[in-house]
Amino acid sequence: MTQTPDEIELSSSLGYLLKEASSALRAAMEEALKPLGMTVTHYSCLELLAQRPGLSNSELARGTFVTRQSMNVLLHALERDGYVTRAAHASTGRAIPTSLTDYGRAERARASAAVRTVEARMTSGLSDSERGAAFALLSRMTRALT
Amino acid sequence: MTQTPDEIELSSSLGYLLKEASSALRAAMEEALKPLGMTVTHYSCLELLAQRPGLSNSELARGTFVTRQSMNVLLHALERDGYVTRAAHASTGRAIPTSLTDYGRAERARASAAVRTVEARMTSGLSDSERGAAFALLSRMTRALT
DNA sequence: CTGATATCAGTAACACTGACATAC
DNA sequence: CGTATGTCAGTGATACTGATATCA
Repeated sequence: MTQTPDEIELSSSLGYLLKEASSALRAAMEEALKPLGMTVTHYSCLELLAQRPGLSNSELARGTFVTRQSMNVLLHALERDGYVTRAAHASTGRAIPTSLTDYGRAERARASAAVRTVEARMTSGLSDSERGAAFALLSRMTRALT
Repeated sequence: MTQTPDEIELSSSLGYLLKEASSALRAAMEEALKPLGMTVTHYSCLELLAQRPGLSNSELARGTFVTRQSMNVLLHALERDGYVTRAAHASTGRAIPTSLTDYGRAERARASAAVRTVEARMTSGLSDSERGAAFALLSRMTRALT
């Protein structure tokens, strides 16, 4: 053993915990979304469009942490399956605004509900004030990272 | 628009925030680990082995949220590349205990350092007590999910 | 027999990099 | 010209499901 207990203790303080939380959450979300035939990126895109209608392909890519090429593939699939509509032509530049269809909005609502069950499970042991604190801290931490 | 502002507000309360945090963190970690030629799952496995030496393939799979088949592939790659060693035969049952090599321990330390820079960036705007609160809350939330 | 494990094999979904055209 | 965007094409790494064998 060249590794001292202190070094291990230090490294496992937050770095691994963050990773574990991230993986656990992603796995739980994937499981919750699977019955709806949706992936996390899929859901992520719909949620982003619900909050900010009219986003372009590149903007959606940045918002979901994938390349614009990957988002392009997803977006065409979403359009083909009736989740979203895209303007025929860009009004200015090359950016084509995208919007949810009624079907897309309904599916987003179903997916949100599924994700909320994960959230409920995750925060089941927390008081209301703790929930609020978690929300605020998580929000600040995410903002600091992007 | 069939979507009322209230519904959007509600849905974006924590469900999407959690997903965003998860994605942002994962992306940041991947970027930090890339120069080391490591993926998040890769690192995850090394970290888990550092904390709990002797875990079997199936136990590692559960701890990193992948199937044991996927972990099997990764584990053989890690063994081939000198990160870990596995006992030639199982002492009991079929479970083969896995341990980090000196090289594996050194690489894990480098990876941990890289992840700590992400953590530092993420918590740069937080006070010490807030950091502690974030750690405690995150820990409880993760535990509730697994 | 049942359950857990390891592992081989095949597949499939996914996101990536590269390249090119277009628009400001 | 430089930058941002959309899109096509190819590739690669990843994890998955299915199946088989071993062992308590």
